[in-house]
Amino acid sequence: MRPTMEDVAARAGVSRALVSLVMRNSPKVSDTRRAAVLRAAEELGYQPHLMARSLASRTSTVLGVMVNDLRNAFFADIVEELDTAAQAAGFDLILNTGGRSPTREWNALHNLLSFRPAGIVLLSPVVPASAIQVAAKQCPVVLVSRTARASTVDTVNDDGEAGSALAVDHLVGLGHRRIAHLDGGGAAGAAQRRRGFETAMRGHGLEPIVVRSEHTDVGGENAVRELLATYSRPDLPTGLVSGNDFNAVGAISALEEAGLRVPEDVSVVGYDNTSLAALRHLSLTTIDQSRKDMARLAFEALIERVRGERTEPVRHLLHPSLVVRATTARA
Amino acid sequence: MRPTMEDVAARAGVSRALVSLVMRNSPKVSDTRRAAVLRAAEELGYQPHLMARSLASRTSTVLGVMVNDLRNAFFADIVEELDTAAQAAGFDLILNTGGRSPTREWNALHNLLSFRPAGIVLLSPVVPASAIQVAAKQCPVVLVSRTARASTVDTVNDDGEAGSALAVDHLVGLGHRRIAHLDGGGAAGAAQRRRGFETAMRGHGLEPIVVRSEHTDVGGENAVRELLATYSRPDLPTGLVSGNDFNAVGAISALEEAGLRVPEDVSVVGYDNTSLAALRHLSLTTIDQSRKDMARLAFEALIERVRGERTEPVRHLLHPSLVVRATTARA
DNA sequence: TCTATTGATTAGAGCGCTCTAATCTTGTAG
DNA sequence: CTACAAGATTAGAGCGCTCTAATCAATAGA
Repeated sequence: MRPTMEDVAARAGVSRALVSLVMRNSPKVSDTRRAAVLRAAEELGYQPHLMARSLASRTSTVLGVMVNDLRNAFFADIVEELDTAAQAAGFDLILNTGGRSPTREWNALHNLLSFRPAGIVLLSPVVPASAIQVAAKQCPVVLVSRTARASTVDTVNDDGEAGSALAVDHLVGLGHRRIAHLDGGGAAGAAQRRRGFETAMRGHGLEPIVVRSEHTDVGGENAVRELLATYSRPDLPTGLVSGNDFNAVGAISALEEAGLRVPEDVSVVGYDNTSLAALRHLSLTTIDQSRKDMARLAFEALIERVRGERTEPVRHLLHPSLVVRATTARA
Repeated sequence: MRPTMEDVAARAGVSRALVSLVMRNSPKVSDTRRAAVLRAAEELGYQPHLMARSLASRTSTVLGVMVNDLRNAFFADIVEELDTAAQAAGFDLILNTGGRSPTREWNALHNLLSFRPAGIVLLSPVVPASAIQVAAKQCPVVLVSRTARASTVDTVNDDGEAGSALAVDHLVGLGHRRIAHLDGGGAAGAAQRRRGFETAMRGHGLEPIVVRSEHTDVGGENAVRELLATYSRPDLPTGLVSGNDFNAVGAISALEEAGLRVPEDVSVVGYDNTSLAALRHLSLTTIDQSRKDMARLAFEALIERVRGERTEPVRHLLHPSLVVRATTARA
């Protein structure tokens, strides 16, 4: 059996309560006793039982994180960042994945809640708003990459409209006039990116071209094929704003397959600045929504609620930035 | 305050113990009472407190997972798989990252242990063997992508030697004779991959060429530059076996930059079959070490120990497979 | 010398649950 | 009817810790 506080107390010749104080490094313990307790603990290999502590103190150092899809590097980055912040603040992360399915996600969320965490971060959840409400009744909840009206939850989102505008401005600045958007369909945030694209184009007095696509490389390929079939060469858009990086990579493939060079013939802009985009082989110009900032803001918002420092909701809308690499050039 | 078992018991007009039985769906409860309890629980929105349960039952449904680097899609895949398996078996995952630093990882491990998990999975840990020993003393431990001598821990590894041999055989079968290996340096498993390469080459009566590199795309680029500087064109290796996919992508970049076409002039094989390799744009021929199987075996091994069904160590060595795509062709 | 006063220590209840052993119901056989 | 087994229910202790309130020791002030 693992040693308990009782064992340490006995060995150090003090009471259990004193050991408890030492373990929480309370200042009201004499140096002599503290040393004795620490030595006894060391000798026994004692380690406090987090769950017992949590139960007794009626506080939790556990933060639940629900990840829509861990395989998506975007979320992996956020989780890493969240973990660093949590570690530093003395919290522990419990992770769960919803596997993109509302049912599975709801289960996962339920599971998370049964730990009575101090708070929960939901990364791009797909459960209905009502489920989020239920969770919010139990502990502070922060939503990342998903909006909410409820005043009990905070949100951290990327300004997708601004991001698309950034891409359009960049291309227009390079002299492009015929620019198409490869839309993300029903994916999270896709609607805003499309809207931003359209608005920005009209702002430049240009006609927005939108091709329905998906946030995958195959989606990008298909969308480009569709473009190639629709437009004759001279009318073909010279600039492409993809819904995300994967889509952009697929688009580039299809373009090259058709004998068009990137960026000489067609410029392509991605979205998300995944590690993929940074790969020298691709060197994709893309829009960066600072995951680091998103994670940090989400964590801060959560901790504020956990500490009870704030009750009004907070709505972070991060301004994305343009990362120029090698897939865009003058028209 | 969240409702407790006591509240449910009161509302249903039964004892706390009966509620406990219902919650653990014990068969020894009459249908009438069960229904009454469930209804009361429903009405109160009661949810069992996992930590209290764990404390009282002296059992844990928590499995700790220590991830070397979440950003690495390889681990993300394994975690997803592990999560699915755990969910199905009624366990919950607690996650922690070591951020590739032994110190941070040791902290993370410590943290994991303070939850008194039922078991722990370490994904490619970098802490010293002694640290793993310490952990193994507290609960069952399974190592993935790391070997161990200790009889208290199980291991699941990819047979790196066999994987490299697969790559070599493939290239030799395509008529290549001058083949170089871009070595992963000190990365996990790199030594075995190198060894496998050398053995396989000698087995074919060929002289192994090994270039020291890294498991990154920049590493691959540099290694190819080194090759280009060392060999005159006609003597240049026509086949490359990279330490991993990232490295292969970098190598391809450098080759194309130097005016060499892949696979017409040089064939390249990666390792790991990451989602990157599957990208149509790259279509990298690579070695697949089934993450699904690795995760499954790791989980099974862990659960067996948790259930006390086995005490002798188990050493899984998975046989990788070759995935032929578009970066390899006849010499 | 005696009482405050401060600081260090501890007893003991209790967090929400499980588990064993005891108690209470039934149904059935004698 | 009584006795008893089998099934259903519950009392109560305890998991490892925290926390409040009480106790104890030591110093200072009068």
